[in-house]
Amino acid sequence: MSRYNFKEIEEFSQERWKKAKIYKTPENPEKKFYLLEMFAYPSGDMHIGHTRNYVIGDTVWRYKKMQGYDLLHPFGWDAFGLPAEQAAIKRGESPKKWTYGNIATSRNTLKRLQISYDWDREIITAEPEYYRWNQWLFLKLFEKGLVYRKKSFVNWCDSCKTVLANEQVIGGECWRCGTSVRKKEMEQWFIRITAYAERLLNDIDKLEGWPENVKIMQRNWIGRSEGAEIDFYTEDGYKLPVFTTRPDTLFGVTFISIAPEHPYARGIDKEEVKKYIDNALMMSEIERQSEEREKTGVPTGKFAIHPFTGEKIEIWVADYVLASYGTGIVMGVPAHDQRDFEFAKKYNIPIKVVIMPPDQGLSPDTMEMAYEGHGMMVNSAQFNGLDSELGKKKVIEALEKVGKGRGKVTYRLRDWLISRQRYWGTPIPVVHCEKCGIVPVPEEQLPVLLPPEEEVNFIPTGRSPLEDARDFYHTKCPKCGGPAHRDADTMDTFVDSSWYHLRYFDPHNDKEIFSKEEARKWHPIDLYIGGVEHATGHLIYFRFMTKFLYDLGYLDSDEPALALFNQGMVMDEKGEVMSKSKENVVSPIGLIERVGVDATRIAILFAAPPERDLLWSEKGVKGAERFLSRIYNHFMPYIDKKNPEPDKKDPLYRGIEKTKKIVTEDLEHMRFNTGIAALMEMLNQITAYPSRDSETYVYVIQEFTKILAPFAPHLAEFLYAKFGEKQSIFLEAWPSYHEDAVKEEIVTVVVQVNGKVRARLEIERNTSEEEVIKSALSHENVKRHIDGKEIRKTIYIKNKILNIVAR
RNA sequence: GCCGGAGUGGCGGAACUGGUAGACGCAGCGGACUUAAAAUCCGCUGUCCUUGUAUAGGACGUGCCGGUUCGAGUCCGGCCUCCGGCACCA
Repeated sequence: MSRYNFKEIEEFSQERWKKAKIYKTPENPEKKFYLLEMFAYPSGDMHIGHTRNYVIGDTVWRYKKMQGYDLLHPFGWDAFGLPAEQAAIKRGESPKKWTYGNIATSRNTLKRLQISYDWDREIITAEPEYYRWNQWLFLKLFEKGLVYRKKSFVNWCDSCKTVLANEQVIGGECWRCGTSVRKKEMEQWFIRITAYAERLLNDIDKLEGWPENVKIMQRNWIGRSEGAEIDFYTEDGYKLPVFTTRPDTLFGVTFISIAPEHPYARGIDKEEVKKYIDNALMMSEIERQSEEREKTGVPTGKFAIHPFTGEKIEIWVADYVLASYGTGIVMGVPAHDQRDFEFAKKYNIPIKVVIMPPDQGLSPDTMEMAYEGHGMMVNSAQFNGLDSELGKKKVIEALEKVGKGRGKVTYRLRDWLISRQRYWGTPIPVVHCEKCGIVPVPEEQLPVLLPPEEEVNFIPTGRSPLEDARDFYHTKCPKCGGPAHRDADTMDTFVDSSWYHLRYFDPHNDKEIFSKEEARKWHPIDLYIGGVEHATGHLIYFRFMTKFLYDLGYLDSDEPALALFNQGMVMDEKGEVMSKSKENVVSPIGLIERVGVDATRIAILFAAPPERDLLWSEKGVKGAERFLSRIYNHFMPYIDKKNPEPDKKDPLYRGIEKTKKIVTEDLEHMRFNTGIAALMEMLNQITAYPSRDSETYVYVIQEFTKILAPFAPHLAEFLYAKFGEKQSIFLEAWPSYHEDAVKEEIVTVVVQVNGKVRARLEIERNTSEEEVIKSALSHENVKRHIDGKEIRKTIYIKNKILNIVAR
């Protein structure tokens, strides 16, 4: 007898799929399903972690395909980005060649794995055909006032020599290289994502198929705060607006603090203040935001006037105030804010109690920490006696009346800084003209092509490399025709990935970003698969851009994905994340060559539930190999009969019907590990079955083959062909199961005495309670345990358990 | 500190709305086949104890302490540990 030969089987099955063109996206879907895995950054070849991600997607695809869905399952490459330039700097490689070489390698691996992508729809973000639509989007955003240029203090990575968006600073460090981020004053491009903050927040409620933790992370990231903006005026008439969530504590203000970056602070002509600010701006974000560090500040000698009492309030510059949140100025209420309290204690600033807690007194002299709770307003003139919650409203009303404040909502979310001082990205389609200022490149002149690499010096200087590309940089103003220069920055690559899911609708369209008609067929994504690490970055940008395109009328719904699935990370056996620098990357190629694609898939899927992190070890591969070759050995010799009539009373028949039910439910909930376990259990039953030449046996192995298909597609396709089927197994309907056969006729009823198992009864299904009790009581071991006791009560759960309570 | 998630055999992991804890697999042990090994196949495998040695019985056991319940891995209260996110957001 021949043995399980995965190479032969792979060749055979892949050939059949190629002929049947099963991965091709249908033109006119009736029952559409848009399945998407997050596209890949081509950093080299892929490792087991990526493989897991794509295998999960592919398993879903094959299951859905058999259920008769019309699937869109595309793939592409997030091809712009810094590592390509680093390769250029370190090894003198061309960023383009490096990137495209990596793409070719990874694409080959994906094809070897036979991940079910429609390669006709592949996209590469570094192609002008793609990035011109980045530029088009930029122009549209510009038109709508949603992109703007601003000089401000931005996150700067000294190692990458470029600015970073807020989302790309993780714990004060650069997301890519881990260098401590510094604030640097620069003029940069921002997307006004905060204009969508309220919608991004509210629509989270629509995301029913998203994991709760991602939704919570997004809510926190957006961080809506309701409060008031209150205008304090300096003695010399300069307006200093503050944002507070506690307008009810307005009468407790004893100082004002300003962020060191704030123009007013920097305009103060006083030696200590200047020194303090210089010092604060030099510090890294980590140093400055360290929790252990005591808050510091310096008095400016300037005073502001309290909007109600007219009191003089000293203005301080303090580094605990964030320039980028609210107005960059806060009112200091030491009695009712812990940070202000610590600051006031340190610098001997007075403390004034204006909120009385309901159940205790509060005195400035004795309090050891701020009281941040609610209570009754005191020392607050006309507001005395009001409950602080109501007081918030009343204070805002009073401020509005005199024009010195207003209700205001502020978000933690910052505008999206999108310009980068790097080469390998999308050129920003803007021209700077001496006469006309900033002029957007007209749409019909797109794409603005990235200049050839030869003209550029990749060694980062902090200046954009594109400035050196003379032919690119020097240009004419589209408006006046006069001398001008192009914007030399490129876009954040998160712009590329914020809308790629939409380009797949119509990837070769050179007239539009995509046609509305194609979008109507496929939008939105039905299942999006990727890592949680994108919860507050990519997944917010991508929701934003979808909403923007909806607003432009390109889409008929404004959320990108109905369901999101976060697969767990794959780490090495020591629990460390796989990375090139750690040299612990496990490639799937060796495994595929040794044990084949199907065994690799089974090993990965069986090892753990897909959402859980996985410490990869090849120990489990053995089991996967055995499983597949046992199937082969026990199926192949008995494979001929085409339409067998199974004996519906046979336990083997009942077994396969039950297995179909379990596997279907497990696939429905993406529980691949237990689905495979059910198949293994069934296989154990099959291999123990004596009459191989029965029709029941043939029926069972045929049905088994069909439900095996999503997990081990090559073997299943091969066996299916051997059964005489001419078309692909993936065009076969997913089998239904025989409901009655699933129910066992003989059930095991567990008998407990006082909650402890004392016997098991094999009993006919739906035997009456009386009978069950009767036969339980006649059981030796049960008798022994209730001997000499009085039966107080019996609890019977039908066909399951009988508990006898005896005292 | 705040917000999520998780702690189950030697290991990966099962256990639906409270109802047989440890499915399935890996590793291990014993046996068959073999000159031998590998592969394959069969059996055993949570810990401890008892005797009448056999399809036997019992105690304990799901991070810790307590509670609810006829019955808790699952529910409630209080802790501990680990992982992830946020972290002066006024």
